[in-house]
Amino acid sequence: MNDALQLDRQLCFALYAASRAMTQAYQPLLAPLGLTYPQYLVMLVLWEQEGLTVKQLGERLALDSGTLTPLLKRLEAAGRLRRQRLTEDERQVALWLTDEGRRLQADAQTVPAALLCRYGGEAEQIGALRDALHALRRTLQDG
Amino acid sequence: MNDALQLDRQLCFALYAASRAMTQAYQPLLAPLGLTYPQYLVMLVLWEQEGLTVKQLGERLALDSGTLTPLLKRLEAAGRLRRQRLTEDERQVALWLTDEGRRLQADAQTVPAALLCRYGGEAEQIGALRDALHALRRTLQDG
DNA sequence: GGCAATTAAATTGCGTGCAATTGAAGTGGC
DNA sequence: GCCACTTCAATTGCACGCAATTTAATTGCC
Repeated sequence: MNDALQLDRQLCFALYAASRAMTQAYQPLLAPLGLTYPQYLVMLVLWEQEGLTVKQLGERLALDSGTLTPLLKRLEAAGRLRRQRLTEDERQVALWLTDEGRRLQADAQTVPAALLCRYGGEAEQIGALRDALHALRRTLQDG
Repeated sequence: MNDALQLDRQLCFALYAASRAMTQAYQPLLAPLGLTYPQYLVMLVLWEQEGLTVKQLGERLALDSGTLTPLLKRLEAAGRLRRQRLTEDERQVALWLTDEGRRLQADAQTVPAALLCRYGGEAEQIGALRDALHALRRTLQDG
């Protein structure tokens, strides 16, 4: 028996399974807002700062245009944002929320708190876990 | 400014980004084996125990037949495993490695060690991080 | 034994992720 | 000013994930 290849010992699987469980935990909270989980992340970024380009958004979320372009088109079709090609540089597309997109932020206020409840006993260690994951991510991306 | 909705404070985003970075870190190691990352997870399970049904495999990986059926067909087409409907219960499909599938385990031996190197300074805390993630996952799934 | 309820895979449909390519727009060197 | 090079978004193609439905097989109840 080879210990090194055991599924339950793999950090990667713990990460993979936890990440999917997290997405599923968000789903019932986001469905009433008409958002998928990745769409919610895009909205989080734009609620912080509008007018970002697709590239800037992609750097923030570590997603490329192959993923973002269709996702942003769906958000535009749903009336949450506008995609506007810059006149200074026609290669770039800036992202602006619509009034409805901005209004949605109010409804989203309850989401983080609802999740915190779900963490239960783990709640206190959330900050440390988050920081460890950001550090791990940086290590993996730099290598 | 609403702190609760800030992207970098969200555990969910740290998890999501780290999980994708992890998958990308595995990709160059798995490509020579002709495996995607989810396919590698399936092989890890079957290297531990052959003859599992699709349902049992799905419970182990927290994946359903919608994901597994096409993935397993690809592994079968690649000659790594055989899918065999049980005679005792024709609803179920058992999974058996081919000789080639079994041989692949030897080539995979180096993968976990290569990843450990990538973790660099974080390496010592890997066990604790993994356990915290398993606990979080259980909390999210039970809730 | 007959039939409703349950179970296991497969299928369908849709939304990501991401590598690779394309096309259009800007930039830099000469 | 021209042209090679770079950059940005979009597109293409493929492999997941997962909800929802379908199909086939088994079980449980009477």
